[in-house]
Amino acid sequence: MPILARMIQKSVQSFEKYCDEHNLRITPPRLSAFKIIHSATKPMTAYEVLEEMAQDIKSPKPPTAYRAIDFLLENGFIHRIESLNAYIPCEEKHKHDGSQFMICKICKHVDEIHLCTLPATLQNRIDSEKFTLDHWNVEIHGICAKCNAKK
Amino acid sequence: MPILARMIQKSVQSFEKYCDEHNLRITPPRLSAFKIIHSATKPMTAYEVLEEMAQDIKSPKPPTAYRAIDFLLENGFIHRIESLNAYIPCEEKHKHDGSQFMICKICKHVDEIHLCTLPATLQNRIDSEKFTLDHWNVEIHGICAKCNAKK
DNA sequence: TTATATGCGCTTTAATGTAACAAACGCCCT
DNA sequence: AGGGCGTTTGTTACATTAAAGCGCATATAA
Repeated sequence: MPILARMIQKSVQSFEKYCDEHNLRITPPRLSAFKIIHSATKPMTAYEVLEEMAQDIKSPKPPTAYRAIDFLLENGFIHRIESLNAYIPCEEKHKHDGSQFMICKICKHVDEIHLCTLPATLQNRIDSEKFTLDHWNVEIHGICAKCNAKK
Repeated sequence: MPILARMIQKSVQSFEKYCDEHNLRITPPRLSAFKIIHSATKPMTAYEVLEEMAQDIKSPKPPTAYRAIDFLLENGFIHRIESLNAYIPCEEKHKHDGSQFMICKICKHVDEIHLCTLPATLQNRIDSEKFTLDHWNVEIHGICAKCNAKK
């Protein structure tokens, strides 16, 4: 079996395990969207997901893709990259209220950073403002090591 | 003169001064968009800006608003809030490569935080990855002090 | 003045995201 | 097994956000 397929199979297994343990229903659109985003090598837009869903599901419409994506987002299986209107897999096993990404403006690759807490400078600020944190997102744009090396 | 109008007048003056010094052209759509975003009390979407531009400009079309907004963005007079598809004024006098916002999910008010450097935890990470920073953005969602007090 | 670049106005089209509602499904409880 | 109830889906239609292409106008600079 190709290595990529094996990796996806493993992701799917942990997806199924998690859903089983948390009483979440895995349905055909959800499974399809999960596989598509987790096997992609780049952030996928909702309409790219929709297009690929056609392989598993008969002529899917936008709400089908968006609902599946919402489900995956809510349960922490994927992240939305706001500045790209696109989605990437989340590899972390636990849910977190903050996400941080390094986005290469050349090859478009996105790397997830995984801080568990808001950096102190920001935490101090929200404390002094008496702002109650719900969730936070950092998007760092620049050039990745690989693309830097190519120049 | 009402206090709000006076504040906007002052912003406009510094806008004009900056453009003059940097050889940037102030045109009617640009000035109109500047005033609209800088006098708003909430983040404005492109189409909200477009709508209000009609007060200054005869039946403006979308490209007019988008071009004016792009100009303001490029020159650091406004910021885009990615998670809202909307724009807010930038009050800082110098251009910066990072923006940080506290976004209240109840009243939608956005407060800008102004860190000049990327927090150390993130800087360390991009250094070790040999990632070259271009610009970065933090969006913190939660509940502001005022809305907290009301509950 | 003439060349050049920049910006504008307009139409059109693309991309992204939602509302609303009926039909099907899964699950739990008798 | 059958009935009730909330969840999920499929579908149509629409709303919102963004960009492309083109010709004209205007500012700036040689």
